[in-house]
Amino acid sequence: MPGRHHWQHRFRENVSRWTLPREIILDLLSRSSRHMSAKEIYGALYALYPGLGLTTVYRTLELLHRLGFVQKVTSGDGPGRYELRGEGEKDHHHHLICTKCGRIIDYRDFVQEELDLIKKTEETLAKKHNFLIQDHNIEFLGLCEKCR
Amino acid sequence: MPGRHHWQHRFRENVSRWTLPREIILDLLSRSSRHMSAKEIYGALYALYPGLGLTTVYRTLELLHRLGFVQKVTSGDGPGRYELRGEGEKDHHHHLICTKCGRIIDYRDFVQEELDLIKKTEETLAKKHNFLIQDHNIEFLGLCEKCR
DNA sequence: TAGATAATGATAATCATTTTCATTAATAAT
DNA sequence: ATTATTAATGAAAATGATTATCATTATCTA
Ligand SMILES: [Mn+2]
Ligand SMILES: [Mn+2]
Ligand SMILES: [Zn+2]
Ligand SMILES: [Zn+2]
Repeated sequence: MPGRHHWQHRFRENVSRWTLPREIILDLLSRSSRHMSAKEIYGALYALYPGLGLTTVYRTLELLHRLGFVQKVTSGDGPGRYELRGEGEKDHHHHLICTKCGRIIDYRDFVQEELDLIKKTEETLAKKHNFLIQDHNIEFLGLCEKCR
Repeated sequence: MPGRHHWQHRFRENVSRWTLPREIILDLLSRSSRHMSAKEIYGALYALYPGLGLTTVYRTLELLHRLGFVQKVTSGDGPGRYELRGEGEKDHHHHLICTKCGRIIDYRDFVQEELDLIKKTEETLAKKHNFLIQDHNIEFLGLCEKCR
């Protein structure tokens, strides 16, 4: 869990200014293990920083996503959800999504096998379709413990 | 590509009535190889059947999805897109999604290896999280030929 | 053929996200 | 430090996709 200075540095590298909204949003995301929507983030920070605007939350999340700091999960319907993306491959994971209540569960099983297959597939597809692959998602849909 | 009677029969099984909107939407989907949004479907059918309502298109797609006849693709932003799901495993495929123009490309490479891994993962996860897995998605995100 | 009710379609409502634009604040230059 | 430059912010309105409402219509059952 990198601290302020780490982020501050990475922001400067990207010609982006280090601002209070950005700091508190990153701070919240690094303290939370959940997958939060823009409105949830806004709500959680509003008490601490009532001046914050929902628009800024959206803009900040989009920036963080563009810079690769944050992963966006779009589970069918409902708002987009965001989580910090860890540095190395240790954090690589995918999701189980409950189609009834929207719960999102992280899983990290068979990551190595997955990455092997993904890599092979990526290479083949990139060549075959002249497509520049930047990321991949895997998700399992179904009913969680409570909803089944 | 199953015909009217096939669908009609499967609808009856599900206590759903066989109506004109349902017939023409299924017919369109089975003639199109694309991934169409509700509005695109509405637009394509409007000439033929001007009485059709966009609401009905949404409702029909949701029903088809719920019955498992149709697959929904939610590529980050933009409207949901729908495609008929083939009967057997011959049709099993996943997607390459261009994050710039939204283009969706089907791929069917390494399906067997994928299914092996998916199956193993599914079993493990279902047990570990007491989760009822009903479906899975794999998608590669990046830039298509035109957009890279 | 008639009755029961599922399905439809117009409209309004909702929800998530984006755009606009005047104001503020962060950084660079002095 | 002070100032100038311009990115970032936040309020408000706009947009886009989807869903809810409800009176009307069509399908299917008896
Ligand atoms: Mn996660
Ligand atoms: Mn497809
Ligand atoms: Zn659930
Ligand atoms: Zn493209």
